[in-house]
Amino acid sequence: MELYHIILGLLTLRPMTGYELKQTFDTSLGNVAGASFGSIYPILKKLRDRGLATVAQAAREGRPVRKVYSITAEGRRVFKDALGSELDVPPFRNVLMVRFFFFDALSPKAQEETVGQYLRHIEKKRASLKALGPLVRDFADPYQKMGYRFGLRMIEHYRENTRKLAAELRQHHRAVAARKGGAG
Amino acid sequence: MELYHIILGLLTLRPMTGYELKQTFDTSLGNVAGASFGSIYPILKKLRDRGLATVAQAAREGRPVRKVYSITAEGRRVFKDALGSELDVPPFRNVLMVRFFFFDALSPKAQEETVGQYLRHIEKKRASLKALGPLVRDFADPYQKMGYRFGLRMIEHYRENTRKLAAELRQHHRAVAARKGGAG
DNA sequence: CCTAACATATATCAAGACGATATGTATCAA
DNA sequence: TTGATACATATCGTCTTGATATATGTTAGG
Repeated sequence: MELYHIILGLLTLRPMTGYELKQTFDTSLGNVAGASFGSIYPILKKLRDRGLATVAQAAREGRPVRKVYSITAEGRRVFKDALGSELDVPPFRNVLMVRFFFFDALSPKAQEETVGQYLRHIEKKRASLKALGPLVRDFADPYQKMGYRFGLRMIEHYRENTRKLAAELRQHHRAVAARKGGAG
Repeated sequence: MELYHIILGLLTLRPMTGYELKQTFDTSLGNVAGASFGSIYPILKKLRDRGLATVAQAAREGRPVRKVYSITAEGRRVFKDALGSELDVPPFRNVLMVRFFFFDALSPKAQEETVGQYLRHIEKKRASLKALGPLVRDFADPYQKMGYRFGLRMIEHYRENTRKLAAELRQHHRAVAARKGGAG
């Protein structure tokens, strides 16, 4: 499932302009998938060329033409195929772990600051996800709710594990300092 | 910290060819960061042009020239700066959650198959990470060990949470089937 | 009343990354 | 001997991001 499939998926919900698609990516789908204008507009062009979407243009004096894209029957078929297709799971990567790989070359203080930064990011993410709760409760279907709870559980574990990591790091620094103090 | 910084970081460990860098990304760093030849070779060229690395070329009859890259003093400086720089944490995204967003359009059977696929990926990832254990024990520095344990804890939680998700999904399907059975 | 910020709306460009492909030798196992 | 794997460099097409350009409508604050 590629980005253009996700865009097709959104168009199954209702006809949309490129701008509205971007908004959808930034809000309801924001915690799950993303796309920039630089991706969206070329994809919409491609979808139209391939007959997976049609466009209704509304000319408005002075302003850019508003182009509302609708999915075609062929587009729906392509989307359904993609939805049932094999998952390609991207490699599990993490910016904090990259830093830890090289942490030996960084001062303890800077190390702890880095982990602190990461933790703050997680907390922010957690807060924004939690804030979505009422919206999910009121408008999401059962599957979206399950997905949401899954995301929430994961972020809680990220938080917990990052805290544990920070504690381990501080503990290590204390131990090193003590050894140094005792020896020197 | 961008990809070229990570490559600089690897060159602080020892001089390497593009091929060896790729191997490093595929093995020790594999669970943390990745790079393709299409990225590595152009980056090495850029590093050389900017004076962050030097190259020693060994001509060998018949075979391509072997180019061993070494980091310069300036390169080390650039890397250290990057290592202490602010983290930019990429958005938390997940292919399975994308599917769940649209799951209403997919058959229960296919839904469960998708989650099963994801779980198998996680299990595989978990196994490969665990297999790295002895290597980490023998060769990793304390920070790399902490990072490793962090990754391991995360993958365990992914596994646990995905199982929980699968159970919820099955439960939902049973409930829907029962309602249908009772009404029809 | 003005003005600054924000929302609406389309589109392109440079830079970076991936995956595939090209090219070719050496080595090792079936 | 033949096929697979390791070694080794390099480019190409495609995709994505983030920045930028271009303009108008709306709304809140001074």
